[in-house]
Amino acid sequence: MGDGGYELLWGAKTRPARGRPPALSRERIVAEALAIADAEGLQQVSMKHLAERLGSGVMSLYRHVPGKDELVALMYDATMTDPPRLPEGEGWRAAMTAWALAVRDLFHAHPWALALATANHAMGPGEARWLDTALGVFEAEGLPAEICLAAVMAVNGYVGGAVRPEIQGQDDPHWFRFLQHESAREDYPHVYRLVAENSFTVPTVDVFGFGLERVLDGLERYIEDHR
Amino acid sequence: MGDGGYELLWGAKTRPARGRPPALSRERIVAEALAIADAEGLQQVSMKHLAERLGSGVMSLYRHVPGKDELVALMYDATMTDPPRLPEGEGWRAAMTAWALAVRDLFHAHPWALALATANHAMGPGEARWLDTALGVFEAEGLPAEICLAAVMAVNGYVGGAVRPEIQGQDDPHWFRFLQHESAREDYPHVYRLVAENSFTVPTVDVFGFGLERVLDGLERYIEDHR
DNA sequence: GCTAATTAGCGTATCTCATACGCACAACCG
DNA sequence: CGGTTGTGCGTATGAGATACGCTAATTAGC
Repeated sequence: MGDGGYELLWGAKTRPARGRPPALSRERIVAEALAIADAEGLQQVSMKHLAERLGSGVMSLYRHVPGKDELVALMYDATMTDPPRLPEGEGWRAAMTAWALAVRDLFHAHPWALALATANHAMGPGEARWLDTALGVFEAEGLPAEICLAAVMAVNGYVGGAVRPEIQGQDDPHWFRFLQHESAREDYPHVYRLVAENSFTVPTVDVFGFGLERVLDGLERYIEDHR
Repeated sequence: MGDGGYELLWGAKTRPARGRPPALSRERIVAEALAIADAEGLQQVSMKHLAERLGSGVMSLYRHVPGKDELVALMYDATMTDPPRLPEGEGWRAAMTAWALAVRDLFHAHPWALALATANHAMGPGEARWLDTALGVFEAEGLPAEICLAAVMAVNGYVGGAVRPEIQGQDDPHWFRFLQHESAREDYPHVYRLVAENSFTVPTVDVFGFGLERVLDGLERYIEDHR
């Protein structure tokens, strides 16, 4: 490749009128792979398993997808087919809150996608549309383009990072188990206090929402100062 | 396992006084694996390659590490051996800025670690120490423990998300290539404008720093309101 | 020292995967 | 109805992780 998957994600799909008509399609393959990943985890997505589900031979898949890595890239972008609908006329803050929650929902629906979000890949049509939607919110406030990008990055960055513990918490009750060590009290005094107050196991604060509000507060201050 | 790698990361390392003395050690293995990942990427870390570098047989590694997945977990935690030194007496904001930049430096030094940061794993001693350091900063401000966690999450989340494009930009010049498409102007009007103003290719704004300041602004407002 | 116990090093075999190659088949064109 | 073109897919290959079990190097106790 060398183009970071660009051709794959954006290449035109002209249907040849000649030759044997395809029984498979890239869409069907990606959709089925997505279903496997959602249900059994990304690790269970193998070409063999995928082919079985599709009722086809393993090598048939390669007629529609260059390889596994590229398939994964397509899967990732496929999670973002339709962009989120944002409330209009209620201001940028309401819009960005909705956007952030939509991104969060996305990662909850496809936990495997979170690790890919921070991995190297070219941007596909889906991700581009989501980005465009968010950029539009800040652009409507009259901010310079570069600031818009930075603002979206701030929100998007926060969401990605904050969603991790949420997803993790479900199937990993060992996060804070190390505090049972004798040395924990001295080595990690602050984490220790946190758990001692039981605030982690029984959260009374919407951690995600709290952080999001702070990020938006920070952006609000900037926007007001520069209006 | 089933313990999310807990035993692996936190288990005591008692040296038996009997038996053949080990030529390898978990530390040496992890350190070498880290060196490979930094130099050639995580994908190049194979048990074979690693054994060759260490001048040992492949299966010898398994005497010190349960398996590949666990090795990667150890590698990740090993990137965070020494916690960052934060300025003292200059306030929480200076401290957290230093912390955030230290996290950022970490990911720049070990780009492969970014994808792992958002993956599922138990927290190791290194990560715990970094977390503790950051928690301490907010705790010193007299905030309740739960708010401290949310605040750290906000900063950490932002950093993780914002670092990605920085790392990616280095070896992927195709990020915004899709804008050459004819339909780009209509489909992605805001991204289009962003690039049209050339603000992406030649950034005049410190995108990372801008977002960080906004996040800290938001936290500042909260801290002041609740003092 | 000698022997048994203990633990590390590691060769071999196996299993899982991704994937290159090439043949056979189906549809369309003339 | 043969040629063209693109698809379906069986087989072979090679990389990678790792279970098993033998061998080697120590030390504890006699």
